[in-house]
Amino acid sequence: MQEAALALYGERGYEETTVAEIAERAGLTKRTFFRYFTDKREVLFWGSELLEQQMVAAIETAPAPPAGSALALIGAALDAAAAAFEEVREFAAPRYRIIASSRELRERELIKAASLATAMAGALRAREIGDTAAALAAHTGVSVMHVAFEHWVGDPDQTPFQQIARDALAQLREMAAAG
Amino acid sequence: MQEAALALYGERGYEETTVAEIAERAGLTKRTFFRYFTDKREVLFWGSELLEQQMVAAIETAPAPPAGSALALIGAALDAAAAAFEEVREFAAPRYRIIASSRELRERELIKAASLATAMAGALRAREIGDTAAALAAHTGVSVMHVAFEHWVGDPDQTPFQQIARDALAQLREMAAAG
DNA sequence: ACGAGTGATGTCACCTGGTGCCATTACACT
DNA sequence: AGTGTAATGGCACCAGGTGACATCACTCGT
Repeated sequence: MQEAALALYGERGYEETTVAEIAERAGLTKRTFFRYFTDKREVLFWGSELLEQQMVAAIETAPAPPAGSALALIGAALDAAAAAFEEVREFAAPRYRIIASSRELRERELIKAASLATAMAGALRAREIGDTAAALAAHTGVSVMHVAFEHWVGDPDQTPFQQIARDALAQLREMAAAG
Repeated sequence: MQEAALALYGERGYEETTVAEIAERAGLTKRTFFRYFTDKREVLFWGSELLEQQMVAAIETAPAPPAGSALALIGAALDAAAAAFEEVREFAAPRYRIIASSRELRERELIKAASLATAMAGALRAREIGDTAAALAAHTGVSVMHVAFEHWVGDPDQTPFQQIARDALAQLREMAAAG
């Protein structure tokens, strides 16, 4: 079903594709589609809970950083994301293009990102980071991930995600330290 | 029409309110509603372009900061946001509760925030900030704004938004400087 | 004062996403 | 064979959203 959706969204565009068509392509029915996915959008976001879990786990298990250094933990989470992204590199670009092409899909992606930030903030609090700092660090981590992701999918040199993300995080630290 | 929508969303909940009901309350028709607003959601986000313009303008007109200090410009944008928020303080909380209560509405809010980040990044680039730094700083500014906003609407002491936002931004700088 | 143009609104038909309800099928277990 | 259960299909229905056309009011030039 996911394959059918990805193919059709790619061929004819997201809005022009109907749920009935996806289901038919998969040999099933509209009604069945909605038993698996709550939404026409959700079919593109299947792995997102897994990514969230991995990044949270990375924060939970990272070696204890110097006190107050929330961003070191964020770095660990970004490394986990890097590992996950590299495994699906070939699907990342087409999926990204589809999502970028539709407002509805971008909205859904953003709420997934917000959910990720909330989950990471919780993990940070569990590691003795204060509420505000945890929220800020988590949102910052998500921002870095997005900026890095956009570089990564468009990069002809295929630079590893981990490197791009680390550079971006370092650049943010520099910027915060300056002025 | 906006008043009718806000009232009905507040009384019966967003999902339980129908566009036809809103229109009827305003003495108009469903069809007319959709001539003013592209969406059932959009009716709650009317001032958002204005806020975006004000924050962008603040970045454009802020005094030149020390080289590379993108976050100083973000601070100016947050001050502009503070002025705008204080003017609508009384509507902020109920509107916030409605948005928080519905996934659809949170999605819409997030994409408005993303649009704001994109616009601010453009303004930063126009002030000689590099691409990556501009994107990071803009996203960071939006994150700070959100974190500060949540404190602000729930704060019984009615601390000014400007102060909360400045504190949050300072805390972020500390965090980035540490570890 | 009259008719033409223009903008806002209403009416209607229609499509699609999404859901509740019940029937059907297939399969496992006894 | 019989019974329970999970997956699917079928159908009716609601609401968001859109296109096409009709109305109505109001302005303006003559």
